[in-house]
This record gives sequence, structure tokens and C-alpha cells, in this order.
Amino acid sequence: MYQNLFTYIHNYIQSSLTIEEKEMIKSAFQLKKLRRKQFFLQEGEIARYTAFISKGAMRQYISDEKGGERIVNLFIENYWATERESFTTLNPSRYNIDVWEDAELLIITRESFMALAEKVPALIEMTRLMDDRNAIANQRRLTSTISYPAEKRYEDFVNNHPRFIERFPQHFIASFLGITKETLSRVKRQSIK
Amino acid sequence: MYQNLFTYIHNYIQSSLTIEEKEMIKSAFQLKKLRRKQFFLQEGEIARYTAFISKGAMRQYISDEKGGERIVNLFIENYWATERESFTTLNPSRYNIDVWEDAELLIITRESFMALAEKVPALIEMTRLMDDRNAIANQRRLTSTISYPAEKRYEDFVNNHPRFIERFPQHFIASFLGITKETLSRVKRQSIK
DNA sequence: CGCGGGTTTGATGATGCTCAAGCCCGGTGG
DNA sequence: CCACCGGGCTTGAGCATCATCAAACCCGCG
Repeated sequence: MYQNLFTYIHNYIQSSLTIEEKEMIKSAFQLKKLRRKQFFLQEGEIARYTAFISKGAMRQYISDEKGGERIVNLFIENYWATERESFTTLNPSRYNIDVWEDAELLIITRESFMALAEKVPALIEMTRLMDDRNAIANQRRLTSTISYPAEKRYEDFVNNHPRFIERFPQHFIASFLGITKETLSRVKRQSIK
Repeated sequence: MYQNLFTYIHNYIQSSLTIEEKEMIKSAFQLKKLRRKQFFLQEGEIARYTAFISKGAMRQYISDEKGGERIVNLFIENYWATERESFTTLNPSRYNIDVWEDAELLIITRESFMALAEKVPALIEMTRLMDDRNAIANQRRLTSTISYPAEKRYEDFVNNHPRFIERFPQHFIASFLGITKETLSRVKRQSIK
């Protein structure tokens, strides 16, 4: 259950966690199981928790005036899922996060995490590195989105996130890329030839 | 010269910097003046420095195969400018950063900044908050880019970055928004009526 | 005056969206 | 075991948005 989280942390920092640290981590997080289609966070709520996904798959989306949905993030196991704006500012979230494949989450509030990080310094370093990588990934995604047409964006996506292709339906990917499912369908057909 | 940086830091953390801290900061950063059109960072180079802009305006862009340029970031005074991917990974940068309005920069290497932050803890907190805000801003920009047509993106931009409109030419803004200057020109004409 | 950016305008075409229909396939219930 | 259903995927026709290319315009400046 917690093993994924421990190896995740270990991938970020070189040193190993002590037994005591592992215990503190275990008691600070809280296990939550969610089934397909259940919400982890709904528009209007405050994102009190961040979740480490130890199993399953989720999506983050925003809904527009006309009932449409735009997917802005996809998550699978070993990802952290939260709505960062709401989580840090405590304003109501404009986004929803729901479950695609039955999930096991390790959740923690911002305050608990801060307190925990005081006692387990590795987590501070981990957060810093995660922020670095996150900023880099976002910059890349943004560059790609404003620079390239649908076909190239899809190519890039396939190369960078092969596992997502297997786990999520096509129309999720399309929405994530900022195109319609029809366009994605046609783009794929073209690129085969 | 350093005053902008001090007030910037002060805006992020509540407490004031001590005289000693200010001295340490002054000696850790290095002043660099750059004229319009000069490069702060060129494609292929490693981004050894991050720059606090105490005066002036700059742009970050990437160039495509056909000689075109896509602007991915715009900076004015009281912004930090660097290419984060290269700065943190030490890989050659795919982006350029050059100067639009004559600029005064306070620059520092990653190592020096880390060392400085050891001695001035306020900087660690500041970095954390900057990362938070940055992540939030990027998420918003991404959502807007994949969700809305040119006209709405421009509206949002005008609301969120009024000062940029005054400082940069239209075709910079267009490129930043991921549209052509012609389209932006027409969008503006429409929205007046 | 003429030059160099920056901006606008127009004509044309590509790209991607909308709406609507059909297909495919796995799951459910009779 | 088959009929049906729902969700996802594909296909097509028509349309909106936006890019491209080319020309003109505007204006500050040497």
C-alpha cells in the first residue's frame, strides 16, 4: 500500500528513509479508495487534500458554460493529484477531479504535509524537485500547444506518455490536447498512412 | 539598484531582511546591463544564470525549422527570467531570451543561489511561494490556451497583463497567445465594435 | 525624404469544429 | 444464446476559425 510512495520518494532523493520516518509518513497519510466515476474533488469545493495515487487512474477537468468538459490533467499511479490553485489558496476549485479506474489514494492535507515535512526533510527536497520538473513539463506542454498543429501534438503525446494511451479512452486524450475526438480520430488515420 | 529586489522579497515574506542579509544578497548577485536586442541566453547555451529584472523588458522564444519564432514568455521589471529546464538540468537550452527594452539585471548562478539561500532562509520560502504561483499561473494559461478561441484568450490577457500591452508590440502578444499578428489585429477590430 | 518597424487589410486556403449518422464491441438481461 | 443497449470510435458534409501571402499604410527617425 505505502510501498509505491516510498519508492517514489526514494527516486527523488538518494538516501533511504529510516524506519521511523516511514512510520511517520504512514501515520500522516490516510488511505482512501475511490471507485470509477466517483469524485475526488468537485467544482466549488476547496481542495483540502493532495493525493498520491498508489493505484488507479484519474482525470482533472473544467466544465464550460455549455456543459462541455475540457480535460486539463490525467493521472495514473505514482502521480500526485490535486488542484494546486485551490490547495494553496483555499479558494473554491474551478476544476473537478474524478476517477477513471478504481483508485487507491494516500491523501493528506496541506497542514499535515507541512508538519510532516518538518520531521522528514527528504520530503522538502522532494517537493522542490517535483516543482522543478513540474515547471519544466508545463513549459514544454505550453510551448507545444501554442506552437504545433494537432498532428504533431499528438505525436509528441504518444512519445512522452505511451502509458496514458493504453489507459484512457481516445476522447480523453483529445480533450487533453485541446482538440475534438473527431479531429483526433482523423489525425490518427492520417498518420498511419 | 537592489531596492526592487528587496521589496520583491519583502512582498513574499512578511518579515524584513536584516542589514547583514541584505549585504549577503548584494554580494551574491552580480549586476548586468543589457541593451535592446542583446541576448541574455541563446539557444544551445546552458542557462547558468537566473536574472531578477530590476529594469527593462525581455522575451523568451523558441525558433522553429522555418525561421519562425514563437514567444513563450514575456518579462518586465520585478520578474525573474531564466530558462528553467536548462537552468536546473544543465542541458543546452532550446530557447532564447533577449532584451526588448534596455535592462538592468541582477544575475546569479544556481549554485550561488543555493548557497545564499542557506544563509538567508527567507529566500527558500520565497522560492517555494514563487513555485506555487508559477504552477498556478501556468495551469491557468494552459487551460485558457486549450479551451478558448483567440478572442477570449486576448481578452483574458488584457485583463491579466495590462502592463504588458503597453510595453510590447502587438506581434509579441500575438505570438505569446499562439496566434498570428494578423489574427490579433482582426480580433481587436472586432472586439471594439 | 526615405527607410524600417510595426500594424492593418484583403484574398485564399488549410485546419479543426459542429452536427449527425453509423459502426464496433463488451455487457446485461430475457 | 441472442437481442439489445451504451459507450467509444469513426466517417461525412458544411462551416467557422485562423494561417498564409501579399500589399498598403503609418509613423518616428536619421
